[in-house]
Amino acid sequence: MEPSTKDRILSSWQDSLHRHGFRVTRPRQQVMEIITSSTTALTPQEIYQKSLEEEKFPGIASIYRTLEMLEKLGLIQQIHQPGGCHGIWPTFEGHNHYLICRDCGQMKVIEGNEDITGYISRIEDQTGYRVDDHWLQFFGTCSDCLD
Amino acid sequence: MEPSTKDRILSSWQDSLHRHGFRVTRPRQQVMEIITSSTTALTPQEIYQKSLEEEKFPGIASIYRTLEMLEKLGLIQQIHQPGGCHGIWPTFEGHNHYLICRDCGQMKVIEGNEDITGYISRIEDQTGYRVDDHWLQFFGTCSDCLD
DNA sequence: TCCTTATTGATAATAATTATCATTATCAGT
DNA sequence: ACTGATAATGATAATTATTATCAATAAGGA
Repeated sequence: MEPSTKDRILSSWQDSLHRHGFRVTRPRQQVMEIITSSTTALTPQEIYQKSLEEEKFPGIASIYRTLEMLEKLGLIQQIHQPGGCHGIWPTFEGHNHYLICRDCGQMKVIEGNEDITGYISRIEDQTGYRVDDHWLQFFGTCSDCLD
Repeated sequence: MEPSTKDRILSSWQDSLHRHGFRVTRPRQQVMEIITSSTTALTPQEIYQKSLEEEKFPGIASIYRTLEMLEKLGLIQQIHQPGGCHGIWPTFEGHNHYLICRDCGQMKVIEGNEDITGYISRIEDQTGYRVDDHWLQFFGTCSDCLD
């Protein structure tokens, strides 16, 4: 049976932990499982709440420690959302743009290969800034919530 | 003498408070003054710290209350920043994009009249989402920090 | 299986935000 | 300008979120 996208991510994350000398512990696995299973960006507290549904769950401190580690490894990032603050979301290759449903929070990642270099050049000329990165997020309603 | 941009903003903010039945008090004036004078997006705590430099300063609770009011009136918004969370920034007419210096935090507002509607249409077709808003922020180095 | 030590859980400490309530000050109506 | 109704404040308690501490535990190489 083909490994699912989620399984491939989880497996690559475990490899990354090993490569960097981090142990793959039960609490860490639980946090990674929750993050990669979610269709919405979750806050640390939301991740903790979800973990409570399991038989054995991590302490809140381990949630924060795991998130800190995953972020340092570049495996997750904070996505900023309207009317609140950031939720955790996996990092993918290349530059990405994000699409968020206002109703259900469902997130979609879009490969950010759209050409806005012309726009960036004009901004640099106008302002004297040197631009090296950008965030582009779209908000709207997903097909499920449109019904 | 011509009123400065800042004075015009402050005056329109005071009008807005009056129109909505809010009183223009000293603590509120101090908070509005600090926000409109800043070249960087400030957190509530940073605004409080700046207010402490004045002879008479607001209690921390009034800072939060004022920010809540200004946000409800649509006069300010939260700008999300890399490696931290949001800072407060005035809202301007129309759709805007933001340019933030990583070094000094200096912000520039760009009229977001650049045409990305084609991009949005393609995203809607690909994903089935209906997109009604977007955030676009650029990060880089301002001309002062480039020297 | 054993041993080293990274990691955990429990909890204390810190920081940020919100709620409470008696006192103060804005401003509409004289 | 004065006055009164009450919105707003300041002080602080309560709540919530995050970080630090440290003895006990468990991952994973030998």
